Amino acid sequence: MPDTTLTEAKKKPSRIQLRNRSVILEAALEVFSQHGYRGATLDQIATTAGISKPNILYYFDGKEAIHVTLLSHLMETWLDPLRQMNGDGEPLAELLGYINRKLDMARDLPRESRLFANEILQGAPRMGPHLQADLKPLFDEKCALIQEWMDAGKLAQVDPQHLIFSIWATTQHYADFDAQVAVLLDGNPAHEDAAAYLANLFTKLLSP
Amino acid sequence: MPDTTLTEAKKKPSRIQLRNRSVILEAALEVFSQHGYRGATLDQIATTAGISKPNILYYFDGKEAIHVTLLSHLMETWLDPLRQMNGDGEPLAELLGYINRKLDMARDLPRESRLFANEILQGAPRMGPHLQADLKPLFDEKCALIQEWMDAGKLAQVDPQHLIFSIWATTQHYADFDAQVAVLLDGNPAHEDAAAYLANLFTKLLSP
DNA sequence: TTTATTTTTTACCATTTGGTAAAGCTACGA
DNA sequence: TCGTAGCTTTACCAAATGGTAAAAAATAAA
Repeated sequence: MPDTTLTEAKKKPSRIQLRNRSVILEAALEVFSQHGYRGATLDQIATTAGISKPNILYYFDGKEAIHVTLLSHLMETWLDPLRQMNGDGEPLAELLGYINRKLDMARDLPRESRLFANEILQGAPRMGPHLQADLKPLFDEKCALIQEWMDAGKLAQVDPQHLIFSIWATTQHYADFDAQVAVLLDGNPAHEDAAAYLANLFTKLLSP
Repeated sequence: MPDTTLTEAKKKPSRIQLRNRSVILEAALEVFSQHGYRGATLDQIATTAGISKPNILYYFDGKEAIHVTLLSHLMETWLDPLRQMNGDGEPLAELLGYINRKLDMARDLPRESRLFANEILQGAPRMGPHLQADLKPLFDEKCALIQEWMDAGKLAQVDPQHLIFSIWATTQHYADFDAQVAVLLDGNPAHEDAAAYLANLFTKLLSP
């Protein structure tokens, strides 16, 4: 017999609650992704969100709670491209599709990419459990799938783990190191050329 | 007629000065690379260095000055591997040698890699000029060299700029994202396998 | 040894930061 | 329309942070 007064009574959140929570999270994403956890301040988030600091603390239990919420939400969308890599499809096409989706995410969600990068760079102090619980199983599963493809002769034999690392590294690079890329490419957008380059790179690597 | 009283009289630094400066920079590297610029505190640096905070400010003009000094020093060693890539050698061997040196640096100098990554991630606010002045010319020069090699038929034709990006991304990944790599590889050291994987990856890409 | 110089410590300070208490305001159902 | 629950603001606070002044200690020069 569930008791809604003792268990965390999470009634349905009001319209205002829904709106303000998302406004705060949007602002927090902006600030955290730019300065990292310790470099971000509640005042910055408050100003960016257009909501007073005490009011922000009415909606979230504290700075860390905002950050954790952000990372949890992120984890879902972040792993989607990898989840979509399907065992039923044509192996090389599946992998190239995955690479393209990752590259699109780097272009469309650079703040999310940097938020993630900041957290990992600093040793994943607030995300270690998430990595173990969410990322690791998916990673292992997809490594096994890739290994199957290779054993079936559909792909050249390479280390699946390092293959995935190199896909992550090369795609996220364009979001995380954008400040450097922009200087070196004189501000020209990199996406098209990057997509072509990476398709060629991994096609040559993986063609059986 | 040089006037040592008006120009910044930089006499030869004493033994004590030399030692303490380097102790402070070593501690600062540790702290900055772990928490980023804004996340690091002078107190942390002072404790790590075993030198009182006011004494640290006797040797450096402030927090920012320490950080800038660190980044300047880093820039030199950081670009060495790329500088060593010589136009006289065998093209593929030169590139594979460069990749190996970069991977070795990721293993041997992970703090330096993270310091750099932190700075770029946050938009290179204190390093933009350095990138333009030091990195950009070297980058352009080596891109031109690689293009020559390709035009001479010594390497397969790929975009030299994105080639270098992918080399940076894949090698530095093992330092910058170590927290993630360690979880996914169950703590097993990655270096050997990574070296073999990357040699294969770029050999297949670049063999003419 | 005495003097001049460099190095280190002690005792502060102003600002920033995450966070709270409590009063005031608003919206919404009865 | 009135009361109440939900939302927002005002006015704070304690701790942390970058930084300073000046005295004390150590070192080097005479």
